[in-house]
Amino acid sequence: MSAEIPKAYEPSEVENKWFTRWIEEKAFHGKSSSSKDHYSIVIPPPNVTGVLTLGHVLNNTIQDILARRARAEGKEVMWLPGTDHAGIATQSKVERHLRETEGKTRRDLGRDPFLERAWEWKEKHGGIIIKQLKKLGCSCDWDRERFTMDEEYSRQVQDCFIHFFNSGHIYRGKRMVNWCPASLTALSDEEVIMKPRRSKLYFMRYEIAGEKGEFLEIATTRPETLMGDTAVAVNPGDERYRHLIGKNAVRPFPRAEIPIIADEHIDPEFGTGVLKVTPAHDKADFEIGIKNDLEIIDVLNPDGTLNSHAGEEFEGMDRFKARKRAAEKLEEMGLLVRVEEYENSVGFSERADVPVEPRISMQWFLRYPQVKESTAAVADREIKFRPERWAKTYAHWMENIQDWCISRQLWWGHRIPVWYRRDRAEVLQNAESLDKETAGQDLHVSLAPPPDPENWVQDEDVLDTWFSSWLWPFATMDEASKAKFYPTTDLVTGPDIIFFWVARMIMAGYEFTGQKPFANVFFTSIIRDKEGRKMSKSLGNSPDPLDLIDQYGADALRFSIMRIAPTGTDVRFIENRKKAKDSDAEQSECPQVEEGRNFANKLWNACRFRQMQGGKNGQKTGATGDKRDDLTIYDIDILAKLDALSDHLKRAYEGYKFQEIATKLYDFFWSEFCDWYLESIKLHLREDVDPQVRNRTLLVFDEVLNRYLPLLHPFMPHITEELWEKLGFVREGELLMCRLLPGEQLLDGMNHERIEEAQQRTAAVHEATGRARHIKAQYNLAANRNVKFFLEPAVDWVVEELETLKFLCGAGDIDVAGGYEAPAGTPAFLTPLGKMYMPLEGLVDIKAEGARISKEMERIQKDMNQIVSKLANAKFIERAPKEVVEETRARRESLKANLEQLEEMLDSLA
RNA sequence: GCGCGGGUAGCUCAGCGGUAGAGCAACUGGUUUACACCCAGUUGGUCGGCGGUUCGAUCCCGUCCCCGCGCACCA
Repeated sequence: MSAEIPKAYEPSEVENKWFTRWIEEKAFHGKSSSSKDHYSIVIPPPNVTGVLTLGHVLNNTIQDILARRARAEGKEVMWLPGTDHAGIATQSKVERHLRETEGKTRRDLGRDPFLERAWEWKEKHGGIIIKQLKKLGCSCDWDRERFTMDEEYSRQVQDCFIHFFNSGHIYRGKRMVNWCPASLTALSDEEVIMKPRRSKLYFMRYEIAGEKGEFLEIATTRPETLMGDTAVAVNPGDERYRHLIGKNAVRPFPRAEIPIIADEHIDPEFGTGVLKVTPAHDKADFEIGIKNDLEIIDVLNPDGTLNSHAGEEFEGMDRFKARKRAAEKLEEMGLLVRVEEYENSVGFSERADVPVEPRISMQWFLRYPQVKESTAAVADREIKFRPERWAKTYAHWMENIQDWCISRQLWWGHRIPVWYRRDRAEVLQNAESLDKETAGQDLHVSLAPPPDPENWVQDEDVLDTWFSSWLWPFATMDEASKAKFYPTTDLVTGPDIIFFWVARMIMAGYEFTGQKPFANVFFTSIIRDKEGRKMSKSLGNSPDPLDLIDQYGADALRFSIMRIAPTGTDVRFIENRKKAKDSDAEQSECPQVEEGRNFANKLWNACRFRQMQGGKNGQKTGATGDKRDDLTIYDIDILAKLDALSDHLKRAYEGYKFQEIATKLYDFFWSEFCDWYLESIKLHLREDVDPQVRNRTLLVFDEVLNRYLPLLHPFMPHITEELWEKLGFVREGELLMCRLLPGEQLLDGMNHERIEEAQQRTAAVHEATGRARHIKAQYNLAANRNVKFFLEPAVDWVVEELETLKFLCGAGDIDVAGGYEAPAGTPAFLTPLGKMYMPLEGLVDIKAEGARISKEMERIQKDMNQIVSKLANAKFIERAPKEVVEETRARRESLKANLEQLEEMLDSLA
């Protein structure tokens, strides 16, 4: 037992040490052969290119807490980690790298050499986030780490495509899709973020063909697409324009006559009530085009520049430049009427953050499977969403579900396992619609290439990354694992990917396994900055969690995040940046994380205090056994509170109330145990105390730590493991993290009245202590430990607790002999133990004491007034529950007694 | 426009029918046989506004205002 334990807890070494130990002991491994009940989670796979954010910290801490708690409850736990290949993000990174280092594009290299580079890049830079998760202490089964482009996983992704092609769910067709001009690929609807933009509404006029000087006024936000106009449309019921329907309007450039048509879709109230119809560049226009058999003129290149259909002047011009130029040109032609400021929503590419283009293109689509079953599963709570309200969001999406565009014009990803017969390829690839039915023998859809590859061409596209991650809960597991751990127990994720991922996993689960993929989905909060903005790389408002771990420790960060993260709403993370003293480097201060660090330090020091007491501790915890009769009221009180804590945590875990658990753990240890219990036993730990008393006290001390550390472990795994060992609780080769929570409570079997009495007495002593400390502070004697008090006991048991009370109050003496004649003006106060005086030799200030008592009376009188009026209300007496009325009466009596005594005290001053 | 959250102490958050809470910040005091990453004490709240239900409302209901999010529309 050495006293040289450092005063301040130093987390970094401890954390590294224990993580290594856990790995060595294979403590994170989930055995498929186990006979225990299973508990399993699959990690929401972060991007292989990703780095840890506070969102990941929150999400993964929750998963780790669940996993560690489940182990302590005796479950066979398997938490499966991994990453996804993040098609667009990764490919862009590799392309940029290629451009910057070699000045080449991926096309310069060609498909296979480029993919080699991408794999090299992945091997070198991928998986940073995995190392970071380990720093956090995540108890994933690291041997099972998966990647969505692992060979076996890829096979299943392609199998999935083939399966749905054969079942008729997958088809290829020419459709209006969301096109990202930066990434040069189609996107799904979910990958488009609508953002409000301040733009302009251009009012322009098209001349009526054959009626010189007659114009039709049209409002548009996108003049740059007018070269693709193939009609002008009005509402058939719109009197203003009815006479024009059937005539032609003149598109100014390239000059052409286009029909004026009628369509219900046009809102006469909006703009001028006239719509220019550009079927190639707007979804609604496209539909009008189909209905009216309009020509489709695509004026844009894939990269967002204009093409030759736009005319020589515009060819090659960027779409935004072209917008300005088109407006200028209209103006020059005298066709621009006016321009208004206008706010509308513009779709942005989620990944590249540029406006997407609605574009007609040939893509693969999936008609979602198992929609009915999946909708019902959540509605019937077969799969439980927490907080439950997300079920509504899910239901809404499921009810309005649209076919999923699953092909991406990328190279990095799962290549679509479709080959076109070479001599028919062009026809097939340009077919309006292509599926199992229509393809016949002209398509080869299979895992293996056709036996005569020279006669076939493979589809160039890859599949959407989400088309691979929706298989994650089962495609990551081998048969034995699936048998043991599937369906998984919990899924922990952000509500922002409820459609991207959660909904799709449910559908895939039912389709491929016939079962739900998970029983519970816990949606975390979203972490924002001080101003309430989402954390983002471009804003630079996200502190690096690794810095925070260095500065405060992983346990501190975990605990702090759990303390501030409410269920189901957003949370603000405070970071104050300061210039460091000696350098220009910025240091950040995170008061919320300081709380966690302080708590770790408090824990550390309480255990350090225990060690400094010496004596044997360790396995033996028997304070509540044969030594029960000797327990003090404080012992019983703290053990009862610890029992209550265990109970409370159990319930809170069932409700996934992590913030509440953290708060309870904190309050118990800091307030109840350190502030009160440890203070009240210090006098029993003195060298001169009866060794039996001292020993018994230490046993209770140990008992509390022995019970508490495992409860705290899921939140602060490293420090608890360290202290568990330091305190000698550990059996040879055993880890705290593998220990089961005891089934019995500490005070099981103890007489109930005895427990209650102890708790009441303890509370009374605490209250008296508080009042005595308050008086001392009022008279600036807080630090003085020689103050003498007189007590007129109101209860007979006071004598037994006098020593403790003295210690807690910081009193030199508490005289209960009686017969004390307080000089006028002696500060006096009421406690549950009786009236107390604090004589002030020669320092009596009658006025001050009078004021103090008056203030106290005022406060009590206010309460009293409320209670009196309540009790005067006949309806209250009649209708309120009996206990409440009783309680109120009792309260009135006690307040009344207090007031009377205070009155007396005030009188005696006069 | 529809839907979902949230508005409680200066800040971050608890509480959600029966005497308004914590941490941080502020203020006063402190070389207490663990801890200054600490201890003791104090200040600070018409619980967003207005109605209603109730013996009683921060809590339930209605309505309005503000903030955030999702979906739809946007020529």
